[in-house]
Amino acid sequence: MDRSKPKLSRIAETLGVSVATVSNALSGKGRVSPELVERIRATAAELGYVPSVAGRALRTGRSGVLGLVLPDIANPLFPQIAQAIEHAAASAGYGVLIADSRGETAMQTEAIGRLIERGVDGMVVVPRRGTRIVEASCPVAVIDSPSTPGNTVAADHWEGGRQMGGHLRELGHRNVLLIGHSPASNVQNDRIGGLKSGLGRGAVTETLWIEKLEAAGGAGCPLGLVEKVRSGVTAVATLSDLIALRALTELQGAGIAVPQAVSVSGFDDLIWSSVVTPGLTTMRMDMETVAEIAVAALVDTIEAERRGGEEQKILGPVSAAVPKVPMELVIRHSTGVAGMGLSQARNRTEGELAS
Amino acid sequence: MDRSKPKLSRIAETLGVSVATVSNALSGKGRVSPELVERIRATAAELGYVPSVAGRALRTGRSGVLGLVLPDIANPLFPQIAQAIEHAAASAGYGVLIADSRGETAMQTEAIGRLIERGVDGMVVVPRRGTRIVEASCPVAVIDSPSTPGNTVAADHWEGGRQMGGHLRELGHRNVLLIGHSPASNVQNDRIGGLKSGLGRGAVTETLWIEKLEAAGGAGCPLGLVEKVRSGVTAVATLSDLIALRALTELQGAGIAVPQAVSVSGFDDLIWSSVVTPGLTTMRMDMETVAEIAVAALVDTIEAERRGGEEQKILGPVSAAVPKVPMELVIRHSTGVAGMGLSQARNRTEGELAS
DNA sequence: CTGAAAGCGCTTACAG
DNA sequence: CTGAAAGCGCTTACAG
Repeated sequence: MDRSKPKLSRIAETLGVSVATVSNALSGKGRVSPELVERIRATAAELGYVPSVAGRALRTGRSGVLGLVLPDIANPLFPQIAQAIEHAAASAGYGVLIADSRGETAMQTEAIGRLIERGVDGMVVVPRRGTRIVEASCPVAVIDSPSTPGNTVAADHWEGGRQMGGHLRELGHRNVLLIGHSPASNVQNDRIGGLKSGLGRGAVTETLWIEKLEAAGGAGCPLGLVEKVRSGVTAVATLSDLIALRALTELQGAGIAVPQAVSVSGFDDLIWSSVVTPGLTTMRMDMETVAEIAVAALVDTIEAERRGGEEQKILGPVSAAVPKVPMELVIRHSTGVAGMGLSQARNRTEGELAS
Repeated sequence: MDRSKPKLSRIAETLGVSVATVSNALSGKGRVSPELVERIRATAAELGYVPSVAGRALRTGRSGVLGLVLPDIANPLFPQIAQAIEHAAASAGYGVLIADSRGETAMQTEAIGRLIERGVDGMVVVPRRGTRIVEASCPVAVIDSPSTPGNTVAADHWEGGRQMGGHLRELGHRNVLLIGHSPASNVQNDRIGGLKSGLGRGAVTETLWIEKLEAAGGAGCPLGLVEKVRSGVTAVATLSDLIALRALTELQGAGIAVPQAVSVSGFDDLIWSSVVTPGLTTMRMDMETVAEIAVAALVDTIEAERRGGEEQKILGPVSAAVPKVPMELVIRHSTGVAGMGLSQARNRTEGELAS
């Protein structure tokens, strides 16, 4: 009994038909009689036939694999991105090859090169400031702030900021401290812009950039939040849950009650946001949708290339008309301004937190 | 001018030699004269030759790709694992295809199937309780607690627990609360066993399982740590940084000073452990080494299969003699028992925290 | 040291 | 509706 991996020709021999017919039957392409299709399907299943991707790839020129290029897998947002892309790609029948540049811009080019060598049909790139993607000889979808020109798909970070700002304004916050990591980030600038807009004219804001604080105070230095709160800040709106966590524990560690004395909010709904006390109010981006759009655009371009030959080669896969994917406000604690005698001040904490 | 992707035959034509010679020269296999090798190398580079993985895969039967099977990408430990595996695989000349089963055990089989269809040469599996990996028709390396029998590579979780327990004992802690997620986890049981051993006979311990607490109190329910501390617990040793974070904020939120009144420790050195106040003392596993061992074992088996033919087919890649990879204690705050009048009680907090 | 030839497993016009 | 044949790009014995 032949125990080797069954191939197309074995099915053909078993049934006494040609490999062409088997191929056509299995792919549903050629006109094969329904009965034959059925018999071929049955024996293929019986033999445990698994098509050879190598054979198919060599013949068709497509690998059926998409590359996912990440500036740094250690980035806490990565799991969401990877999961969403993997899911969208698998649904579209593609595999996902990962390439990590471990935080170094220079390695990104190299990582992209590795993917090209592996014959990916297209790739999703999560860029870092300074990334150049000219070198890609395949369709590319970029996930980033829409401020970036080109073939980009992104959540609407500005609108997310505006919603968060509006939420804080409604709760009565008029003196808000904004904390971001780096002013060089388009995403963070969008969020800041939205936050200020949402808070409105009546609010006083100050912006802290961790990058700058740490340049002076060293990595992990205190953010000096206690004094800010003492001097009147009632809400700390951070641009990422990681910063929110840092702020939360710095405040709590100094004996300042959150959310009773000051409110802390973040962005991204990272895993720990729901397990800390109090749960962090945050802004979740719809990564599923972002991933679906990116993968669909890639697949469309790949298909078009296949049909259209060399014609529309390295055009970006995402048209300029791509809608910005909305974000969703996740309220885990929401506290009105304390001690200001405002009648509309509210103070409630969500009881049920997801684990 | 021909702009299409150059292949082996184009180099051969350009130089007026045979494709066999070009192939041999580029791979360094056959005996080709040094000068010819040099010329071939040069024109290959000049033409921007990139070998076709499909052609090679079809011919050799190897895809040059390893699969990484994860129970849930959302798991906070995933970035470390993925980064380490990607790095080890890339160094060995392999690509990494990811497969996520999104937390559902049933999907793991399906995910493994997708990888097989894609022709991976081997795979690294991070199992979930209940995972069966019999279905794999390629070499498999499993990353898990060494308690699991089979072809496993893992950090020495028990020893890590013992070190952490010893650390706490030296600081004078004699009444320690242990918190894990689920008693069904081998890894967690190893860590618990090590912790108890490290704390020694003189210590009183109680173990809390979050899974059980939440079955009664609902997801995200308070852990009741305040009472534990009031009744004499001086250290909370958790089995993961995620739990440590939950404990830390629950205590701080209730006005209990950490680490002055109670010490909190974790496991895994997840990203936020260094940014919270106080920084979490934790146990880091050497994922780089775990990944290197797993990938090396896989590659060895793949190579052996190639040479030895069908002989030692689906043997596990990891011999029984694999050393357990050590863990490393990361001390970010370490506080002796407060208010117990012990002369050896220490109280210091690390100043420098990595961001 | 170099080359001619076969073949990995598939798909795709094309002919019947 | 079905089949014979070519060819995707590479590597590997084998012959010279």
